[in-house]
Formats: sequence, C-alpha cells, structure tokens
Amino acid sequence: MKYWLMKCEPSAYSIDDLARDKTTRWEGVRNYQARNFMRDEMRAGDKVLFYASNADPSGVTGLAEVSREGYPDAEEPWTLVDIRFVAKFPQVISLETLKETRGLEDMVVTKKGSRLSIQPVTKTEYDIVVKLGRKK
DNA sequence: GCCAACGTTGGC
DNA sequence: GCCAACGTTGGC
Repeated sequence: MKYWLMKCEPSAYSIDDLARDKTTRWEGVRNYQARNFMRDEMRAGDKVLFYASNADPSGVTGLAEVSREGYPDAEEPWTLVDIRFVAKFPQVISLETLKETRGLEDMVVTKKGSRLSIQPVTKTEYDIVVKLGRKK
C-alpha cells in the first residue's frame, strides 16, 4: 500500500467534480517523473491526497484512491490511472497549515519549488493530513 | 553532452 | 497577473 498526493487546479478539476463523477481518468500528465510513478509504482487501492493547486487557498481538499492501475494514454508515451472519490474534507487543509504542521516538514509539497504533480507521501504524512482533514 | 532559450507550474 | 523555479528542447 502506497500513498500519494495528486495535484490539480480546481478550475480544471476539483474534489467536487470527483465527488460527482465518483471516478475519473487522470489524464494530461506530461511530466516523466509523475508518469513513472503512475506507470511503475501506483497500485489499485493506493491512497491519494487530492490537492488543489493555484487555488484560494491551495491545499488538500479531500481523499481519493487508485481505482485502475497505470495504462497507456492514447498519446505516446504517456500513462494514466483512474482514481475514485473517497471523501471531501469539511475544510481545505491549506499549504500554509501543512507547512506549519509538525511531522510534515519533509513532505514534498511543502518544499519550495515543488512542481511535481504526483508526489509520493509517507504513511505517517498521510495519516497526519487525514487527521487534520477530519477536524471540524 | 552542454547549456541557453523557452514553456509551464504554481505560490503569492 | 507576476515571476521564480523548474523541466524540456534543440543548436552546437
């Protein structure tokens, strides 16, 4: 079981869209490192922190999981996965909060200049964010 | 294989 | 909307 953070601009696709659709094809990733994670490491059932980038505020808006493992995009040489809606947080866990939270110091998304749209997350980090997300 | 130019991402 | 940081491209 692995844990991931997947970014998307809410103007393109939001947690509400995922809640409505239940599952979606994670199309359009055009970065080799992110592709390699999808192609080589993601497994069905892996847990996903759904992150809204370029948002107000940017942050984790909910949870998802991998519902279909990496399969080839129509456009070579890219890969995609499907993800399934799990939960929407009652409030966004903002990037600022993530940066201030003990235990998340090494989380990729809190690092300056981290543009990778699919990032590995440790179980510890995942659990901390889920705990934050469940708080009212 | 270097690296300048260019395009994109994403916080602010 | 700005622009720093980063990834990619392509000439050499």
